Amino acid sequence: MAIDTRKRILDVAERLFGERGFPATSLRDITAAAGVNVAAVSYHFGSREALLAEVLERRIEPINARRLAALDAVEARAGGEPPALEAVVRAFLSPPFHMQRVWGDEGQGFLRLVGRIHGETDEDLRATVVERFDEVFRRFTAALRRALPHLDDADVRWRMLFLVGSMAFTMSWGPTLAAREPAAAREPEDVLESLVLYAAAGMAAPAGAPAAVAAAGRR
Amino acid sequence: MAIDTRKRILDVAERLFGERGFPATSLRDITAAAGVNVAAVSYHFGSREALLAEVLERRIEPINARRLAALDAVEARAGGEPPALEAVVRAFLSPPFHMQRVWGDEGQGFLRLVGRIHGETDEDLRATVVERFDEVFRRFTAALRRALPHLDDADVRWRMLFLVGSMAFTMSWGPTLAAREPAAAREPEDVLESLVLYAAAGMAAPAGAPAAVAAAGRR
DNA sequence: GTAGGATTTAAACAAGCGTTTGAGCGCAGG
DNA sequence: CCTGCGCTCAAACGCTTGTTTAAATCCTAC
Repeated sequence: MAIDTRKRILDVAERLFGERGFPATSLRDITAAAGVNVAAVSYHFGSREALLAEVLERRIEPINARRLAALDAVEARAGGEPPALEAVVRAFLSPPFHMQRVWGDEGQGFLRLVGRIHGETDEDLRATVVERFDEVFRRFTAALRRALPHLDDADVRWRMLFLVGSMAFTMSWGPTLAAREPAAAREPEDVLESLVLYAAAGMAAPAGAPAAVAAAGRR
Repeated sequence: MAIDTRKRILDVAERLFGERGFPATSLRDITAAAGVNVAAVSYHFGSREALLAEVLERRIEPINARRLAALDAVEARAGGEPPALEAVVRAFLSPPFHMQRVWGDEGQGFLRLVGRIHGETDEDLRATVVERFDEVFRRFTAALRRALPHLDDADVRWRMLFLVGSMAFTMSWGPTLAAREPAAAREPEDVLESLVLYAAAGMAAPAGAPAAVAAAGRR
């Protein structure tokens, strides 16, 4: 009806997927809130899954591009030397927070969606998300390995998981926490700073003696 | 039919909720896999939501009880002094991994469920989860404040969020990671050790200068 | 052995789902 | 003016959802 039906659907879908999660948000919820016909989704996107894919694409692609560019810059600055740990961590964590500011009202709540997507349940959906993050994940893992010579490959991968978990959980639950404890509410920039400090310190933690069981294979 | 219908439903529901997530798992999925009639759920539990509540209760209650007991022990050992940071972190993180071993095959995959639940989307469901963790959250926040005198209250709360995020994400994605990268697969005890080291180091990170914006209210 | 409450069953319920249909709309180019 | 294309619309499709029904069955206790 009004302006761009396509964009209206995308915006509302992003908001509702972020608020309620993908499986709990029906096409009729979205189209009703957007004031468009149900069939418009099939017409413009093909299917509900394809709509989700496009919602994700629109936000994740710029974020990941920024991440890779930031990592390039960090590595260039380091010359041939191992890059600085905190700089690598920041290159990974900063883009989503930054893009939130750039997108302003339009992107409001998309952090929540990104956080939720990381926690999404369906294994197929998980596979497509993993695919979309594959390059970023590989590049940062490699950079972290160089910045953390005291860790082996498995260590770095697991700590990478810890880091992503902190980030995703914070994005997803941050608003809930802030709503429950107004005294603890913070600007996104401050949250980012806290998170960078926390994650960099965690990454730099000593390797730790392997526990009893699978100690054999690890030198 | 066979043995205890109630228990069969609980076990299967736990597994399927863990594998696919709550919203994506239908009662018919569960009852079919359990080999019981659909109506059995209404009869024994009242509703699908009530079934989920009971599934959660069965696993979370012992875990949280263990967490509180471990924290009691840590605080008793410290006398009046601030408790040791790593001990507090371990008291929080260890119980779910420990209970996984205790429950053995029966509890297989429940870590995944616990992880998923933390990432669950529905805001009502979220409220009930928060309620169930309230005491644990408060007690550990207080203990961490004493162990980390250089942080203010808001800092501790946010880092607590980071910690829970790492834990939940690891529980939820750990199996996916291990399946994709067999070389990085680890015993749960080793994952716990890594996580404790990482989280303790992150918690101990310096407070960091507050970023530009909301610096006013924070001394 | 039989009465009676607990449990299981197949069937049906209304409601909601994602998607498809085909008619109708507005508006450009000829 | 009229054709044709992009788009919207109400309606219907077949299917699945959580829950309820009422009859059938099981099992215990007398």
